[in-house]
Amino acid sequence: MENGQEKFYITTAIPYVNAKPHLGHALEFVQTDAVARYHRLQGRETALLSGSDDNALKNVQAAEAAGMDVQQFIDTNAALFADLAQRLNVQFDRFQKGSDRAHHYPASQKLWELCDAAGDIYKKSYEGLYCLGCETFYTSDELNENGECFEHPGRKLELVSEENYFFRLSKYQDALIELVSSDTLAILPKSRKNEVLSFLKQPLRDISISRTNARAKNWGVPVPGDDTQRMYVWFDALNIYQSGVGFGWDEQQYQKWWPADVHVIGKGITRFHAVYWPAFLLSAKLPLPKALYVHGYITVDGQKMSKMIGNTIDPFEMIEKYGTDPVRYYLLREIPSGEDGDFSYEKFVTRYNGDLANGLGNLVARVATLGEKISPISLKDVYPKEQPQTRLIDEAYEKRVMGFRLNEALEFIWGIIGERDKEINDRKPWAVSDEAYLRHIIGDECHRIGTISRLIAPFMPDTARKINEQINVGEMEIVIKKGPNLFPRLS
RNA sequence: GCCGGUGUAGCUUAAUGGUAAAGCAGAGCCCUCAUAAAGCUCGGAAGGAGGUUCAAUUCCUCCCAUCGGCACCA
Repeated sequence: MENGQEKFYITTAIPYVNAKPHLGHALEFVQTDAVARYHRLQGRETALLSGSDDNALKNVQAAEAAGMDVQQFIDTNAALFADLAQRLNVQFDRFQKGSDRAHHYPASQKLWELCDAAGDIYKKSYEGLYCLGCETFYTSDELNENGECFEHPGRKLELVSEENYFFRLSKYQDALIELVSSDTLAILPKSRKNEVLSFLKQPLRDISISRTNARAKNWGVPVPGDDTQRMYVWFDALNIYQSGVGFGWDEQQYQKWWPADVHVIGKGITRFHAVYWPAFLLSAKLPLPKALYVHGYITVDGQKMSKMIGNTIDPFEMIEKYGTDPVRYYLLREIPSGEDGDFSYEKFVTRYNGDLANGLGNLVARVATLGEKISPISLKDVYPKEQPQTRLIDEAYEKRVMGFRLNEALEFIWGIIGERDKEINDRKPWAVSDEAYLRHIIGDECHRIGTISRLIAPFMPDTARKINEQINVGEMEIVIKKGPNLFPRLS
């Protein structure tokens, strides 16, 4: 990845849009966007794809419960996800819907046909315990002690069998072990990779990849050549990563973007991405994604977010109240990338006041005030011109971003902010009478703030822009004009 | 039940087979360019029991606690 000619294709997971987006979606969007922006700023042509998993049975059930037409229901919810992204300043270059009949349907049917041509799809009878309330099959360990599902206690499950198409997952076991253990398909963090490998140690069973029309309620992508069955949602949902960049409908575009460089996903869907998805692609003889970044879940005050407890956090409200960049910052800094993290208003305010107001905001304010009086500063007055640390800083930063340790990247940047505050105290520019020396000191500090601004740009793009408006490090000179506080303290 | 991880200061985390580091919170000092901001100083920590070793927070065993994974919800 040393030249600027390469492309970078990254995706969020494809949420099923049976409800409004929550804070966890915001986390995933922001993490993905930060990585995408990093690569874009490195000069790579970058595409960030998201989408909506429209074909899940839960969508159909939720639409029925809401008394709405399914398409209308999912379109309404999908719009909320797109809106959340926009408010988070997350730039989706593509938003591929699973219900897109013009692009996604043919793409998924093509994938099916390729797997079929490889001899990996066959018909078999599936038998399982079916809950009429959930309209879902359950395995016995998913049930309570009475053998009933948790959603509908007191209701007996029925033993139902139906004919489905199956995919020969078992055939790809060895290939998958090799791909994952060699990092050909890299999985970060390492704990997730180990989990996948431990799953792959056990014999893989073939998986059902279709549903009868009745069970699918005539919703979803039709199975090619069999109008009695629809694709099981995972078979087509994963394929959104391909259908969004032309697979099955624009070969040139597809060739340009596929394979994906990174899929960013939540820990709950690791297996689908680390096992099923590469197996489908191997079967279809298509290139595989290069990496999976797996993030965790957000708790609220240490508890699982749940509607029952009533502790859900509405990301829209957070953004409305505190602004986009503070929310981005909290999610990226406080939640360890790749692990679970906690949200509380108390922690939010602590982070905001400590890091943003007293840290970054205050540093910019003090330098802007000191520098405004002597602006502009010619870069010739700032010596030494070369800053040997810059390279070390960039390397340390890159290592963290590339390793999907975004929280550590920010921690690292804040270490630099702390150093600058200390250095300014030591240099005492407010007491310096030698004009040339003062220009040097302030110019130097501005230059370093320019570096900080550059480093935070993927994480807080708007803040980076605002800093550059106050302290603009140009080719020839630095222009300083104090502006409003970046982050007014919260009481 | 099986497999794996984790347990370090009040809180969140770090490094390390040889004096345990940082941020936040607390106490004190100090500066005044800045958002009653910054800086400095201080106090305070290895779940329990064994073992290997000259030396264990680090490696091993067991116990306790806790978290995660274990295929048709997505």
